[in-house]
Amino acid sequence: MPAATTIKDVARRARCSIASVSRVVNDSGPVSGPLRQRIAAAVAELDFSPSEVGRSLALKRSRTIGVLVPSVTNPVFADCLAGLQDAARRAGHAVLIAQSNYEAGREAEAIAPLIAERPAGLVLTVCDPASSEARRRAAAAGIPTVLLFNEPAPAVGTEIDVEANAGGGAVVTVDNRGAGRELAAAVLARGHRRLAFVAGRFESSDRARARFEGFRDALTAAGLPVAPPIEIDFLDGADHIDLTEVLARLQPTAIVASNDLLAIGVMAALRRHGLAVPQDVSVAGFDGIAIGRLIAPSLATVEWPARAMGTAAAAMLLDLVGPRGGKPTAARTLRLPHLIRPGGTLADAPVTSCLPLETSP
Amino acid sequence: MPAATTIKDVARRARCSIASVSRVVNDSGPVSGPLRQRIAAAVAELDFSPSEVGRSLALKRSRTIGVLVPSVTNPVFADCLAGLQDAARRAGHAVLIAQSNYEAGREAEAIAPLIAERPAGLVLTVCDPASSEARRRAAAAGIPTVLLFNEPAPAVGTEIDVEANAGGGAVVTVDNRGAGRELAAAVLARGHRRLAFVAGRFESSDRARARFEGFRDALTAAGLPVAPPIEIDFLDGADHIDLTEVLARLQPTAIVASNDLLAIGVMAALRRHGLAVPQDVSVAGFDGIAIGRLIAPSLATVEWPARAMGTAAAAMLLDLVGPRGGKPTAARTLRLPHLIRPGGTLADAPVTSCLPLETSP
DNA sequence: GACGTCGATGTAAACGTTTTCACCAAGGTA
DNA sequence: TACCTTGGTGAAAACGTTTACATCGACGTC
Repeated sequence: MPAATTIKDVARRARCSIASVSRVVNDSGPVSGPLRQRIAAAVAELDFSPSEVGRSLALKRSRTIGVLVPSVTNPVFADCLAGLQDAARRAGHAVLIAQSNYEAGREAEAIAPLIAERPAGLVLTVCDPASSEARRRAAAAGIPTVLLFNEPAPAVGTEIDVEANAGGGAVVTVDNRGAGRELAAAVLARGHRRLAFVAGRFESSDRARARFEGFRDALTAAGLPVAPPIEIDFLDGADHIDLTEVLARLQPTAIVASNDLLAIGVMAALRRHGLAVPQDVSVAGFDGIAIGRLIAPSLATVEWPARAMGTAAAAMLLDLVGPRGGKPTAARTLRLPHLIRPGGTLADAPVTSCLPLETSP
Repeated sequence: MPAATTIKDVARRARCSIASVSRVVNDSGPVSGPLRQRIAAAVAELDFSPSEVGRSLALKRSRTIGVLVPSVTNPVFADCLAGLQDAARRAGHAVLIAQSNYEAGREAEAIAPLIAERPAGLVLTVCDPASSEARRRAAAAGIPTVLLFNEPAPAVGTEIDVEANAGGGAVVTVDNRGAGRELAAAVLARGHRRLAFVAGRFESSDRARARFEGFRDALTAAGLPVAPPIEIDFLDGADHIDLTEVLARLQPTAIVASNDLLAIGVMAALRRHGLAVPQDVSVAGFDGIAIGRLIAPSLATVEWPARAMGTAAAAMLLDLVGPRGGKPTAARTLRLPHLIRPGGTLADAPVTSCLPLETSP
């Protein structure tokens, strides 16, 4: 293999010291016209591009951002990642990825390789920010961290961590609980009175929990009983959701799922029971993934700007890191707005199925 | 920030040289029992984990794999990426990502940050392997490369590149053209005679081109005319596909799309025209994305093991790199099998709509 | 004419590892 | 006894950068 050309090769070719080459490449410090030209020519001829690893070592900081998501196969995280990667690239940073597979126990080992690369910062979506070992490790290593989609939580650990986690608890997220309330309210507004909630496992997602809490708020406010949520494996659970029991017991006229992927899985499950969406049962989800728009009936959901959230997370992290170690300028908590997206899966409650239920006086 | 602990800190604490620490950490070279214990203790107490950037510099090779895909928002690439990341992690490697947004012109700049990190190798899905500037750059930098999903193509460039691109043209892919043939044959078998093909732009995807060629093969073999394909922007084109013209001109009873995302977009477009799938028009795609199973009607498609392809690409790359620079042992071209997945979107051709067509004698 | 300033350049240290080499002691063989 | 091995250890070089510092000449000012 033709060993990559180094700054020394360029210096030799331009008949100067490596310091001058560095000055030209980074445009730091003064270099005379003629020498600058010779160096530029040498760089071009040798196709020199400086080694980030050498640079990282010298600078004690790399131009790399580490990202941990539950899984890149959930479109909402893929969107985030796409936005984040794009923003990072524009800022001259590379992106390292890791996945926890929605298991809190795997988070720490998942980000170990990221931390070993001494990244400029980390963007994490963890199962539970309050107890996240991964978050603690990042703080202990002194790596600035932005939480994505998680609920804001107090800075981890003790004194050293507070200092380490510059900006203590930076986060780009949405109002999960509020969205849950609004979505449930929208469902209630259509006359539904028996609602079920299908969620990814709460221990895997504070988002799912917060959305359910919002859902519960709305039902409680309407004076309705709240059935316990049905918890499903996030990773492949959507493929074969079993609604037999809840359909028999609760006979819901509407089912809210904690994300769109699960909502689509719920629709498939209902179909297996011979139930039509939305004629027999309405369905709604969270995330606003693109596919939800294209399917029939289109998916009623809560839409948030996933891609922009990735972009924002990158921006916040880079601000946190600071161009010159300066103090961060922007806010440390960003809650992006959401929007109830109406869809064909949400319709008025069927009149008939209200009958067998005990009616309120 | 508490500066990360280094090998020197450990050495000081264990009262020995950094060489011995390195020997213990990497289990290279002999260390006496007592000293080994002291060092292990110091490592544990200081929570030392070696800096990959220091290591990379010394070794002149990093434990990082760079991946370029058109976009992580296409589930088939997300699946690949998930598998690849998982395999890489198990092998102690980190994964850097880049996206070309399906634009050949962006590939080179997209992988520049990856190359700058001096990765152990690259996994690329490019628009056109034969003319890919990104591939040429990687070869010029002497970085082993595996193509993913692309058609195998001759090694790029001239002599030096052949040497550089160890294993000249390693590739993990599928039989795109064969799959196109088989899928078209399956559609023809249902009695369809007027077929349209909706593709991502050919200049963005040799896969789309190969699949169309297979489609054409089958139609030609059946003595049918082949209409020119309808080319769509990959990135957001699926959201608003315009079929007005092709529906008016060709009046197809079946539409094949070059991937599942587009196929789902085609279904939405047909619906806007008031056409029912599959009663009026059948639809089929390629990739076998998970969502295709859950929607109604379920999507007929060609399924390949996307996740396993990512895993395989990682394995092949690591083999190419070699644990100790040894010669690669495994095959350099891997074509994984595919499977026609029947689905509700593909049904018999409607009898009525055969009438207005000129029938073959 | 002495002195300071400033621009242009080079030298060398530092960053955190791995690894080669040298050294030393202990033990075996001739 | 003289000699080689062999296990254990440390010193130091190397990897590719950045940057603090030193040097030197030219120029301006008093």
